[in-house]
Amino acid sequence: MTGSRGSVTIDDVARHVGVAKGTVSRVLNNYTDISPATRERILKAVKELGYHPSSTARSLKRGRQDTLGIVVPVGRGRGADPFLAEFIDGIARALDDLDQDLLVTTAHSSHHMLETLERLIARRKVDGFILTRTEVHDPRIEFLQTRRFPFVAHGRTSDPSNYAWLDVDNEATFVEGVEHLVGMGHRRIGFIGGPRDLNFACQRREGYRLGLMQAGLPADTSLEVEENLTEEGGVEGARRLLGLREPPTALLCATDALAIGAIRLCRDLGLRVGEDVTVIGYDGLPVGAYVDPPLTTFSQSAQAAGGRIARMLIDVIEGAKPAERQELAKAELIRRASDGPPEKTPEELAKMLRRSS
Amino acid sequence: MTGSRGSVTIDDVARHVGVAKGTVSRVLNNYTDISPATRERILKAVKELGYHPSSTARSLKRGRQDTLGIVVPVGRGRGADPFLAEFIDGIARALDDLDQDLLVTTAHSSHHMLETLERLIARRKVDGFILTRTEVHDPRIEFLQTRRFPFVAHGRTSDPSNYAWLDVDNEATFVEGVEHLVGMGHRRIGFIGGPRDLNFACQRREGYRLGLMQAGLPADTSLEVEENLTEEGGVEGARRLLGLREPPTALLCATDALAIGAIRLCRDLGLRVGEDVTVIGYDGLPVGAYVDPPLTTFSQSAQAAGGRIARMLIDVIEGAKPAERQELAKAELIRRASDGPPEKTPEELAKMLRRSS
DNA sequence: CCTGCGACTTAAAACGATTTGGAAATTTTC
DNA sequence: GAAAATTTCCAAATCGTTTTAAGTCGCAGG
Repeated sequence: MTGSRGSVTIDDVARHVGVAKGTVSRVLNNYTDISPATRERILKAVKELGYHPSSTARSLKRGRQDTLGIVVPVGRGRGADPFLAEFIDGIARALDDLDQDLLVTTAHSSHHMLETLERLIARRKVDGFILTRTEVHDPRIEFLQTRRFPFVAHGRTSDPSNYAWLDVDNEATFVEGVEHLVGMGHRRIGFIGGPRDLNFACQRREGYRLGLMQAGLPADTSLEVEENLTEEGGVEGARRLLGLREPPTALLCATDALAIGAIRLCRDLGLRVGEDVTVIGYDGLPVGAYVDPPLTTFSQSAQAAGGRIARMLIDVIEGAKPAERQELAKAELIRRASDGPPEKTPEELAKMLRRSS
Repeated sequence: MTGSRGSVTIDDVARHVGVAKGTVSRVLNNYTDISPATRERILKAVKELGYHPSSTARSLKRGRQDTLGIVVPVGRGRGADPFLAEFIDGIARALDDLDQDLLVTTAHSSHHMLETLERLIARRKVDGFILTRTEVHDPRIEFLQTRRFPFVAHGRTSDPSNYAWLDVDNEATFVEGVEHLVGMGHRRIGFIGGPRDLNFACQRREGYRLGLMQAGLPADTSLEVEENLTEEGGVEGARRLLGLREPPTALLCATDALAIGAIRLCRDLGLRVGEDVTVIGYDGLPVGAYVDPPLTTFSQSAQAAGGRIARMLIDVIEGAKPAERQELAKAELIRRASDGPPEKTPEELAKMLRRSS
């Protein structure tokens, strides 16, 4: 009744029904050339015997593993990345519907990373890879491209034309950021951005400008500052913007680090963040939840991204052109407590600041 | 030179050298009955052609996948558990040395969990499972035991006699926690625990009680509260304990999440954590280092646990008796800044709290 | 000169599925 | 009512390994 290893095989089913095993296979794979009668008989036997095809045997014959791979970079002793944890969760959930599985491995160096990719390809354990933390020049992408092995990257490199990727739409997100602020009543909105040679920094600034335009607000380049993407940069940027004769009531920051610095400066100046002045960041860093007040920020739902990217990869594995699988996802606003309607006009704010200094 | 699917097969190697493929296989599997001469020739060809055995074909024949499975429970929309992330990291690192891989799946309900285990077993995708978040009565354990499928649990059930597990010595650790607090001078120590159906929560409570007893302090059940293992739970638990007529000067928490919530509440109430009141957690979450003040906690190095449990599972898969693979690991105190000698008596603390509210 | 014994190798049989090329049986077509 | 077309199923080949049973070959022993 069962195979030599204890589990039910397709031969057991075939013998039980009295047909060739090929016929059983055809029924299970929904071929149309089987009569309804035998089809029923076979299906019944399958259920009775509790037969499940061995994915190993199936893979061997079909050349597909129904398994995706992800190699997560792990830093020196540093704790695991919570973004990745959610990302993997998203992938796993999506794969559950698609009857695929996820192989997770870690790599502690760039060299080890390539080695691991190589091993998994050579051993034929996975059909494709999901790449995380894409770098501007990413050796993994080059490697997989020359191997012609399917993959989808999360994030773009400097030349994103020729492979599949999923990234956040910086511009659209910052347009939305401005909309959100305008919707709460802000009319004078400052922007603390980053160095121009960073691609995403430019995109975020463009989004800010476009948002202002769409809201019918005047463009005022004195409301834009560029700083290093650190807390100190945030402090400096906020200092400059709040020092204006007519200071902004809201500070839209290109990253959470900047926003956290900005919050620190505001508090040092005696302003109540979220009331006197609004600060919004971008990244969804966990630490943002612990600053005072907790930071309102944009975050790219790691879970949704994981699910989406899994589907994209399966498309690519099944033959879709990688260059045609490139998607921009919108980040969503996580409202915590650092934003609110403006309680003061810019003039009142300026007066208040003058008094405190 | 290559097989029909583009990759080098054992046949290619055999033909290239001019031997039977069985011989190649024997060389690669370190059989001793091959002459050094041919052995060398084959090894050379393997390297030249870049041959790697197909794990699929190998699995089919040998009946082993060289793949371990872990099904992580994911709560309703809740973010991913950072402990698990590190745990998985630890597993992956260990497996890298052992030439095995890890299949990660998620399950959003108890039913889905069993279904997923069943699927992975039936499809023969993994050789064994690592179980996390073991419950007092855990259906997974019963399920896998009747299936006679190898697994190792992280954490024990109420009857831990008959299967393999790795656990922290919760009780001993919390005894030590109380000792530490008493040593600093605390006499009134509160405990924020978790739901009773979680085994570890019970053990930690027992440790707390035992610690009090050994220190000669009175047992006072009004100093024990049970909350959900979330930050909100910590806030609520701390609120209840500090609201007592004679509040505790130290809060021993069953998890870091609880402790972080407790710290937040203390700060909101205007207390200086580590001076006015002491808070100690348990888990060693990395995020604990970033809260204000940095959290003193017990840590069971999730990474080490993952590595250890992976090795144990492989032992079991290879035939070790599960009941002989049971290990207790002790967690160690990581002192940061949320603990200190009591600066106030419970009475002073109560007065201070009354004034602030 | 045969026999037997190590020391090596090989050919062939698994492992458990899918797929291919037919072959019966049945139905349609003229 | 014979030829052609359809439907339905089967046997065998195949995927890339490992393992088993069976040879070779040279050499020592009788």
